[in-house]
Amino acid sequence: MRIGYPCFNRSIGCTAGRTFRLKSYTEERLIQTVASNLECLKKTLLYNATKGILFFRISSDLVPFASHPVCKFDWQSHFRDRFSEIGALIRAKGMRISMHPDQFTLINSIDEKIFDRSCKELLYHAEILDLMGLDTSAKIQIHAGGVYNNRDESLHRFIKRYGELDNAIARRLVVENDERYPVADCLKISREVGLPVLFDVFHHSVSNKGESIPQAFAEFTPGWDPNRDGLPMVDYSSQLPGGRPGMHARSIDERDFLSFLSLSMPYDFDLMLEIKDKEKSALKALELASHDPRLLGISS
DNA sequence: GGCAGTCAAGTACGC
DNA sequence: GCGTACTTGACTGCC
Repeated sequence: MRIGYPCFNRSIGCTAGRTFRLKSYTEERLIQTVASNLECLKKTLLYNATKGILFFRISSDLVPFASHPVCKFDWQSHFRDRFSEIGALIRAKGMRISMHPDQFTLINSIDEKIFDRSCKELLYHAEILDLMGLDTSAKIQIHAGGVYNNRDESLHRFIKRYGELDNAIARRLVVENDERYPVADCLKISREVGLPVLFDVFHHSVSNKGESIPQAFAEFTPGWDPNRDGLPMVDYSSQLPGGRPGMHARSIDERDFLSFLSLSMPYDFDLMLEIKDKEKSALKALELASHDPRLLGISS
């Protein structure tokens, strides 16, 4: 088990996902921003390595507007060496990487144009991981998409569209359960086309078909091929106390976390903490899990 | 320098 | 059909 946090480190004074407004797009600005983002990404990964945080989600804003028509710049070639250097660092430290395009990326959209734009966005994500020389255990997670007044049809459109994806994307894609498509629906997709399900514990607590945590683990973990996909990935958060249902906690809820560790036994997986205070909770989680045999398995 | 409105992209829902 | 909430941090214009 590796433990990690998404996108931003709050304590090192830089952000690996700085962006700017479309209106202020210039090639110079893009180059400058990407250079600074890559520098910060390296700094973040080095911080993580020294703290034993071995799982990290890279921000989709690493290269702003990469899939937008405004971007004609060959950032891939320009930053090839920097990407390769960061990839070498990730491999040397035994780290795991994920990426998560945001809500606008929908492969099951009824609108072909949205599907096309989503493909470009997904390709951009895959290119980053490819440029870093990471194997197919580095994943890109998306949701199943919209319902469009017909769940079955929309679920099948996902399946059909998955078959049309470039292999550079398909080999890295995983589907994550959410409020619209709970884990049972994602498993239907998974069994049909063979892409793994990334289990989101918090979404599952909000939307499910009655499966317990152990049942859910028993069902989604076999979809991850150890040689092709690596360990299963799991997103974890807990409810913000007093907040609207579905809002993420600001810091880790120790009791809930320990209970989750116990409920998820004996399955091994990599755990992403989607909690507002980021690395702070990741460090706390490492401490709380310090006697967990799964964590010792990696760090020893 | 600080605050508040706005931001590339979509869906769902209420009116 | 249109406006708004969803969710989020950061950019940007305005004072």
